[in-house]
Amino acid sequence: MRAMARKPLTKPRKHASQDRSRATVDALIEATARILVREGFDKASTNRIAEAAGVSVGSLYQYFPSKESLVVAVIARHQEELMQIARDALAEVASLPIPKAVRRLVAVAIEAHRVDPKLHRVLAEQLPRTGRLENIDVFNREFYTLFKRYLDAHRDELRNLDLDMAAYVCVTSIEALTHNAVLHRSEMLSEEVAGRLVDEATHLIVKYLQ
Amino acid sequence: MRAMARKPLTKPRKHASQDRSRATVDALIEATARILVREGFDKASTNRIAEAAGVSVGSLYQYFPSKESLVVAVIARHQEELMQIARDALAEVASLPIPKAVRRLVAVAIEAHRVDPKLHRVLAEQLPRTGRLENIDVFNREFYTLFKRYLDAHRDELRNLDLDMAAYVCVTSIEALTHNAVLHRSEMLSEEVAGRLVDEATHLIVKYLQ
Amino acid sequence: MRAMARKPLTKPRKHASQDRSRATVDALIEATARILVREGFDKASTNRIAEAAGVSVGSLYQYFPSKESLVVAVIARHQEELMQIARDALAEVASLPIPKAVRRLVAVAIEAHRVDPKLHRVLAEQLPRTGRLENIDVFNREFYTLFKRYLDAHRDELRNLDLDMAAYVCVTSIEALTHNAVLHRSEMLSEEVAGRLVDEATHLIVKYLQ
Amino acid sequence: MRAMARKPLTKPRKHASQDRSRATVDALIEATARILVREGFDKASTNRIAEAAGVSVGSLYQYFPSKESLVVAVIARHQEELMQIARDALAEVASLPIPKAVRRLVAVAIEAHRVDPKLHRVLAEQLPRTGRLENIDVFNREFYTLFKRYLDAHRDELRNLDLDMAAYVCVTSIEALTHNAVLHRSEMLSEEVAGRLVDEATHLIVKYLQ
DNA sequence: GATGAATGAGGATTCATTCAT
DNA sequence: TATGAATGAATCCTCATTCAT
Repeated sequence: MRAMARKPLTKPRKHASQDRSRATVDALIEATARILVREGFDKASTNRIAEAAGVSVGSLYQYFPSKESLVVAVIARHQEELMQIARDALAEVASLPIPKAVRRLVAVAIEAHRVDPKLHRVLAEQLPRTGRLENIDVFNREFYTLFKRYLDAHRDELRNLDLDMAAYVCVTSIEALTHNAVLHRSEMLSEEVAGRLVDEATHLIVKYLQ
Repeated sequence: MRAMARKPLTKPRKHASQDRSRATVDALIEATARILVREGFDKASTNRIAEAAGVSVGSLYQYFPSKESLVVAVIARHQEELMQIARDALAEVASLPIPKAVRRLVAVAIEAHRVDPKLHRVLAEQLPRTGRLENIDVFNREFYTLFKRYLDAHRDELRNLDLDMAAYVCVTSIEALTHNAVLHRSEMLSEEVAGRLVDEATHLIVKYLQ
Repeated sequence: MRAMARKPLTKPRKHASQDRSRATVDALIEATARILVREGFDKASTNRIAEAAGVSVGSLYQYFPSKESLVVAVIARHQEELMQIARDALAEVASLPIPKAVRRLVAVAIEAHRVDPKLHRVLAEQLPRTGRLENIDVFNREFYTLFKRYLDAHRDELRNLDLDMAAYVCVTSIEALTHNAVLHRSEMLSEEVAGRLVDEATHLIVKYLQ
Repeated sequence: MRAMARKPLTKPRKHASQDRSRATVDALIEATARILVREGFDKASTNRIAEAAGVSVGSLYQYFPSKESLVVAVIARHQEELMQIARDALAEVASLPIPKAVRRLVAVAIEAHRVDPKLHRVLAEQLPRTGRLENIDVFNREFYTLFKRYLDAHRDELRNLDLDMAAYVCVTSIEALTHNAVLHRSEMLSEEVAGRLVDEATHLIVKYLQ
């Protein structure tokens, strides 16, 4: 009982401290993302990031052992957002037939790229430098796994094919078509062209699978 | 006659000088590529590059106004190689029917990525940082234009579609499938899997176009 | 009371930090002046200055954004010293009649040039290069303004003349005569010759004004 | 006879060669002056100067052993021009009474500063850096000697004074008043103000001497 | 824990000068 | 003698990281 009585006393404190830590960490990740987007990788010095986050460089190094680890955290946060979208989308289309499902997935992929396209671009560009290429793969591979699961569940709608290969082809193509459209072909983002892009990408994948 | 006899006397000199310049420039580009591949962008300091090229930093700056310009030269050289492969391939398949042509193009794309995959990878990663994203587009767009021309010439084999969009979809997909396979999925490069990748990619594109 | 008792706890820290900063800044300015004097402008590299100041280059750039700004700080410090002498002198002679006042000002001008003649010389030589020519003018112009004010107050002792022009003529002449004597004619600094120089300069100015 | 017969044959050649040398030297000095004026000391690299002179760096070093020697040559040429003006002026006023003579000398000093004020300014600023401060003194001292000679010749018009000291006072003051007016007080160069400056400077010197 | 002053290796670039052709 | 490619020491400055307070 005593112990339990104490908890309310200490927990808040720890919470406060934990919350503060959490807040600092968040502020740092947020500041990093902001600077990366607004000023580019080369301007993103640790001192600048700390300043933008409203903490000292010392504190930055309290929470992140290196600059790289900070960038990795930004990447992780961004990818987690994307993965959540992907998971939701896959869950949503789980029982839809392939044409409908693919169309929805393509649309979602474009939407996802639009969440924070500038950050996405910077990360796509700077990510290699962190030696975390694998990271991006972690992302791709999870999506790829989920998509393969979907295909497996809809095997009867498919022609006879190797699911691994098929998932690779589909995921890679969809990613490339939407990524390039958003990042390098902004003209493709007009309502109308984007619609046609969805049509065509869907067509590409559906014809391929069936 | 005399005057002509003299020429050999002077010409070699100029040649010698020009050759020396040319050799220095080549050595620098070559050294840059080598270091980029072997040690990564961050280790590629101008002094290191000059040393690796067997010339002085001063000479480096005689021929290249900045470090970036050197990297750009490496990119340009690499892309010119790729473009040559692409041009040749398109010329070669010009009169082939779509299935054969696409299969050949996919195979060539893989080959092209294999010319110097490590360099390709580093450049793909660093290119954004040089502010020469347009460059890669220059490349992609030339290929895209050539491919559209091919499609136009084979319009009767196609379903009714917008050539611009079709070229975008095909070029982007082929590039992504081969690029990722070569750079991120080395397991796909076994003779057998590579063959299946060609099959699948070809299937993807052909079904899409027809 | 408690809160007040705490202050001593925090204040020293801040003070310590502020003092350290201040000490670093002073050491840098001092080191710059010293090197400028002993080794000349061209030897005054930022690394050398930092070393001489007993701090790292990094610290130098923490407090001065560029080499030039350091030199400017040295100039400013020196000029402030001179201006203080000038202000004091003018205040001191404010109520003296022109002959006594001018004699005193000339003597003070020589004294001022003797405060740190080597530094004065290097700065006079290098100042133009810093793009701070205006600075020296700021100095001259403040003195010129103060002197004009003196003349104005003693208008009744003067012949009829344009105060602006008169101040220009007097200030420029006194400055040149003392500056050149101290910097280029060290032989003029023997007790006796210096005395005659004061006589003559005073004569020049007094006859001119009356 | 033979030998003499040959001379006409060789001499022209030598002449040609000497003329060419002379022309190259002149072109280099001229180019240096031009770059110094237009782009400043820091932009005046030897390569740049050689290029501007239309010769190779190698040739530059054929005629000038160092960059400094080139700058010194520019200074020498400029000072010789000024000295010529000074000599002419002194000769011209030799028999004039002091007031007329001084007035003329002041006017000539202003004119002299206007010959190439920008060059004069750059040289005045950069000269110290060449370690040729003595040079400027060579100039001043020649003028000072000539002026002293004038004073000596007009001793009967003077009050009793030390000619060395008097020459120092006069030459220094005139130089400073005209130099500053031309270089730092361009507003003083309006026809009218310049006239008053001449009046005042003359007044200053004449009252001092008599 | 937080702070921010201090560190110093390292990097891009310049330029006076040399020397092979 | 002219050329201009080559040299490389030297310079200014940045930034990830540490540590005394």
